[in-house]
Amino acid sequence: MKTEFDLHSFLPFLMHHASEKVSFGFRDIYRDQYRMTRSEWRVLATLGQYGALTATEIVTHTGLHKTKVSRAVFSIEQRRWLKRRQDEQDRRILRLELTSQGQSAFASLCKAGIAYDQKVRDFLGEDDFSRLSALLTKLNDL
Amino acid sequence: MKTEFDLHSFLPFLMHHASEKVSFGFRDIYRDQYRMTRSEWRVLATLGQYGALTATEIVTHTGLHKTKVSRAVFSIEQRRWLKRRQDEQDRRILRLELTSQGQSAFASLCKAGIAYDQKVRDFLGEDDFSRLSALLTKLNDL
DNA sequence: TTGATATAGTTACATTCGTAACCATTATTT
DNA sequence: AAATAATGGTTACGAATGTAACTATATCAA
Repeated sequence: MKTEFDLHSFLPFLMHHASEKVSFGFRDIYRDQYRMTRSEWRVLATLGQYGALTATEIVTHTGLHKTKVSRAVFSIEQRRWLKRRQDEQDRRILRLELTSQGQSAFASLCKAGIAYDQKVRDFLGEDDFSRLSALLTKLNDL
Repeated sequence: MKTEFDLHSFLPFLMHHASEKVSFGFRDIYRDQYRMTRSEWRVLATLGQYGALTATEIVTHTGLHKTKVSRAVFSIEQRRWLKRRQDEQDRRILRLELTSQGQSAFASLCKAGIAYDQKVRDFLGEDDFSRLSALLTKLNDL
């Protein structure tokens, strides 16, 4: 069958592949060292970076589905890495905050993250790396 | 907590977001029009593009997990879009081939794919689009 | 030739996921 | 104030996933 379509140069396919390649390199770290899922890592990172947040705020920061956030929060709480505190004004809301154990786990993964970032940066070269970042950011407005 | 780490500029995060953005735009098409999953779409596209293949060949072309291919093949077969034919020399092997219905579905999705590609191309501009493709391709060797 | 190893593909099982329904609480309308 | 709607968050359920075990066939080695 003759066609001008080629899966391997189709952007959704290319993007997904590259994304997995890049993501899995780092996933191996949080998965093997801490038995964490991607959702858990993102929730941890967001709380680590912004301090106390509500689940809804984490959703907007990470783009994760709210059930994923709910489940990730639960499991991170299980390991005593975060505590929930009910908001006084609005009792629907739970303020989430890392414990000191959570903060050290975050700090350790941050270091690993920065190292991994540097590895990719070295591979691509500084110019291509920032070009790529810029292009990916631009795609957010697609 | 002060840190030089920022999730939103972390490449695995950026990549994953952009990838979903780009992928979902097209997924809506094969999902809504044909109730297909991504695995099914990829298998269809690969068979459409290369003609008869074995499941293992589809795995190498698509990077899909072999159980995904197995299941996708099964469900595509259910809709009579492909037929299996046992290889005479090696009876472990099943040659997979699209039926004419499968080929028209593929043709239709190709058209949609090309249109979608054009849409992204227009959004990014031709230069950025090819720059991006090149960078993503480069990442395969990470 | 027979026993061990490898390969093609499927299936069982446990886990993860997204949709939708759900509870509890707060805000809005009448 | 009572009824209704909206919001924060969790849960039930079905579908999709990955790992590992499995069947069947083929290859290799002794």
